[in-house]
Amino acid sequence: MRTIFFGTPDFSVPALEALAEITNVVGVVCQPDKPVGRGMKVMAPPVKVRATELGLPVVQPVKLRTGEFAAWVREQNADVALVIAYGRILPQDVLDGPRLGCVNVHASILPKYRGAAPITWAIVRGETETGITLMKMDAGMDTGDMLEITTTPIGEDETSGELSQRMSKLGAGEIRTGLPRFFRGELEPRPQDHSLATTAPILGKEMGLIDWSQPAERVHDHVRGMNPWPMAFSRASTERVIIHRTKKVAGETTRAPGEVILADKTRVIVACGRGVIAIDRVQREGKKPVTGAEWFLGRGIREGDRLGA
RNA sequence: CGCGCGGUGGAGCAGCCUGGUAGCUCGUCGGGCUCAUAACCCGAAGGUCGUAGGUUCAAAUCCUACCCGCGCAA
Repeated sequence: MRTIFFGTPDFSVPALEALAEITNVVGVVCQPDKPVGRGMKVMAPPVKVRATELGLPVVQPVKLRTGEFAAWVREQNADVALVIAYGRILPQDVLDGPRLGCVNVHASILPKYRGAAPITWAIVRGETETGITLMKMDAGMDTGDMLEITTTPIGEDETSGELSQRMSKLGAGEIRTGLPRFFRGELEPRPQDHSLATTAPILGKEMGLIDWSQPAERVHDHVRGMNPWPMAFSRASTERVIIHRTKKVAGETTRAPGEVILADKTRVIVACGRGVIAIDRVQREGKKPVTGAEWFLGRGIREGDRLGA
């Protein structure tokens, strides 16, 4: 089988490797190099790096709707294109390029969490289960007919980064087992129930702000969902602090949301809208992440302080 | 040259501006108290103050260069 791979971040790399194992990858498409990091250095996307190592040809189109790119896709004479976290909507003429169309690996149980950040939103919404959906793409955003779904439980304290790594491997596995079945026509495309659809919008840094008036469970889901990007944050006196991890603890309080109700050499506990939560790992400006206890020992926080916007 | 912060016993911090005795809260080790303790009491060990130069009678502290870590922005 001749295939084209569309993908950009780390998440896509295991899928690329899987596809390269079972098919003849004739082209790898990813987003253009971008200035990234502290020095604004231009960095190649992980998929480009890995594809180059594998000796696969890489293209990084800036525009997809010129017709030029669709022509390139047709020229590859591919049987199918596999798309996983490429980062852009493919126009119809591109989708029509490969003989069998385009297949997408999406990191949610569709039709829930369509869009750019399905893993994060599943965690933020407190889901206990998510999954990988293999689907045939159409012109909409994650609206195509579904081929196969593999589910996985979400851990109580699991972060988006951790879950993402697991699902990245799940996605690769889905390609190894599901794609051959698709080629043999063993997977029946099933339309999504569009009335049940929800979306997982792209994230912004400002979304990391913690709302302490939410119940403790919501705060916890928010913190682990925002990790490793954009990261949950709050304000302690005048400085901005990043909250890496929280921990559920039993307890009720009548204190104001965001107030530190306990800070000692063992832990830091903050009042939420309902219930309380322990700050497990926190990072001050210009510093490294430390435990709640270390935050207290270094005089960074004490009982009675108020966290907030 | 995008803006900014930091590198001090095992941990997290203070001291630096206004050079001259190594500080704080913990941890560790030994001893004590207690039915017990993430409790308390007594004692001890442990630091080339990121690296290399410079100024000075004297540098963690002032100056220069470099290395490393981090926040913002992108």
